[in-house]
Amino acid sequence: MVKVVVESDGCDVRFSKIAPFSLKDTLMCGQAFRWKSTSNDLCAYTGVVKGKVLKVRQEDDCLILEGPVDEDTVRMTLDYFALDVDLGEIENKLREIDPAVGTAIDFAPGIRLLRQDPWEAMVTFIISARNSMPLIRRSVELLAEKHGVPISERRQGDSCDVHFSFPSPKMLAEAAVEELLECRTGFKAPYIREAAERIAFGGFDLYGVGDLEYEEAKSKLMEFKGVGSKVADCILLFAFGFYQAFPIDVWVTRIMRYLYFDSKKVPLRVISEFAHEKFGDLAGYAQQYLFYYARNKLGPEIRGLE
DNA sequence: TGCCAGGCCTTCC
DNA sequence: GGAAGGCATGGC
Repeated sequence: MVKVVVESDGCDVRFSKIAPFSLKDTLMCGQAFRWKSTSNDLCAYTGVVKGKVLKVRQEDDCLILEGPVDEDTVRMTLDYFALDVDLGEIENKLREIDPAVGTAIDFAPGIRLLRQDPWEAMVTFIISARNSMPLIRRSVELLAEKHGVPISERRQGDSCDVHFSFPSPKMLAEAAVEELLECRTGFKAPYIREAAERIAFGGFDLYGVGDLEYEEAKSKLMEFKGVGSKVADCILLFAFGFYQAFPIDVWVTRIMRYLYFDSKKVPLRVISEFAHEKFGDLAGYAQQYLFYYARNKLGPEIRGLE
């Protein structure tokens, strides 16, 4: 745990003592899909978190939340970005565990694992199956526009931007599968509908999953159609803060084989066991740095490894 | 046109 | 139990 310094100038709120921190990499690394860059020069983004429009930017090692905002929004922002987590210590421990992960961290340090809304994360990562990041982004945004609640954002002058909350389980349970298909969710549309129904009306306590042990929580999530091992780990890691989760997608498979298995074909189960053994409770952070490094640095060099 | 994208489900052996 | 095949969609 670290002591974050929170200051306000009467309007904007400044979070400091949070280094290492990269707002851009944190928001664009593929864990969240509703943030949009709002400036070509500044590192500034607008997003919708738990029904609220947040405008944030990075100045030096500080996170600035554009105000005026109430205390509840400040607390929510602190929690969403997990600013209480000592990321510097985590990065150092991972460097000690393996210099190869250190190389990945050096490429893009300061990636914070967010604490997103579990339902939004669940839908997002069901959609992510056999899909690309730009298309996932588009589907999630379409779901919000067509089924969420509009949130007006007053701006200077008369202009008014409209954003949309992410639709609740009840909202999506009441949508027709055809309407979900219109959001480009493809063959995942019925999965989303079924999950929404079960959570809205079927008595499944999604938020209670966070109180379970990791293995049991993962099993509960995998009861849903469209939620396999990888998607379950994404939900556990990016929403519930189970840092031992190690989602294995194509890129993680490639870099793990490249780094640890002599580029040979290995069952996913073996990679998973290896990662849990090697990284323990920091597996999730290791995964995110490795994923980002694999996609954005190694790229073509390891593309053939699957 | 064919291949791929933050996989999963079903079928078949 | 493990290995194939299919799946919507759009970019390259």
